Amino acid sequence: MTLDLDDLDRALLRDLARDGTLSAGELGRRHGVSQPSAWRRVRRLETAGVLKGQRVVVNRTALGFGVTVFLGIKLATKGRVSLEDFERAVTAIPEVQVVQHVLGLFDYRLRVVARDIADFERVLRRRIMTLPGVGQVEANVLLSEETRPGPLG
Amino acid sequence: MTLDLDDLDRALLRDLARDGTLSAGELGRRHGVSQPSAWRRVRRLETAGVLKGQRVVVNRTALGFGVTVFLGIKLATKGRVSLEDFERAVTAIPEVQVVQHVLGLFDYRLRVVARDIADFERVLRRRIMTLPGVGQVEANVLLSEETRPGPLG
DNA sequence: CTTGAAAAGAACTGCCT
DNA sequence: AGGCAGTTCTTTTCAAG
Repeated sequence: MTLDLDDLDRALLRDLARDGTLSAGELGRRHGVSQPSAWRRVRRLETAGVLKGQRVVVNRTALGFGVTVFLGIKLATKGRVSLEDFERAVTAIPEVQVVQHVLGLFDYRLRVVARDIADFERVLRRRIMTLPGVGQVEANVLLSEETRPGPLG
Repeated sequence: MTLDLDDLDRALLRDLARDGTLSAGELGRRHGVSQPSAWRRVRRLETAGVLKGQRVVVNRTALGFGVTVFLGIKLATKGRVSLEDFERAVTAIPEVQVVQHVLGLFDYRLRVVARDIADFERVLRRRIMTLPGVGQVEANVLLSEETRPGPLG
């Protein structure tokens, strides 16, 4: 269960987290190992389940969705059934990008994108507030965001 | 500024958002267009700034980081200087994966990963609570997470 | 828009140290 | 574990219809 990574594995992960298109040859060149060596390490990370595929980064602003809002939602009624009802309903809203089931002051956290504030109000009133079992709602509007590699072992 | 995408562009974006390794040939096969056609569309999306690179998905649990916590942080003193001080200090914490500057009840939202709850307590006490200007802190522990394609135009 | 082909590069395999 | 040499596959680009 415990896969131990050395410094080179962590360096490869860090590079791939920044740019997933990097080839094994380029990775090897950067860190002074051969292409097959870098390739074998990447494949080992894949088979070990550390690397779970790749995603393209979509610039939502370029698509006209300039507003991102984080919502904390507390359910009014928290039975097992209502959790599933809520999740089914919330995943059907196109503007909801991320659904996080959390523990704490709120039960769910949502990442919602909209064209502008007026559009967000529409989503909030007609989609979010009408969700089954929804109670208290808290909102934070995104101003800027920075993603970092995070700890790698 | 307004780039109009047709249904095919949106379909390609949706596929690539799920798996960034899909080749132009495979994309074309799925949607009934030729490989060069699909390839040109993808490149057009790239040059238009809609596609901003690729990132590998790193399974933190496989690396021994089983705990993810979302923190809402309200600053005690909100001058221009303290925002920059806070951001510089918070981006230096390895366990902080995402830093979001937000508007609302909180000033910042952080995504923090840790090995376990004990490890998270260490990060919270020794790293987060000692950040310059930090005031009220709210925490939500992640139970599960689902990412959806989101609206594409 | 298509097909076909060619050039470049990346992925993968054995074998060797 | 890592490197070298080689094969196979895909991507990428171009020519031409």
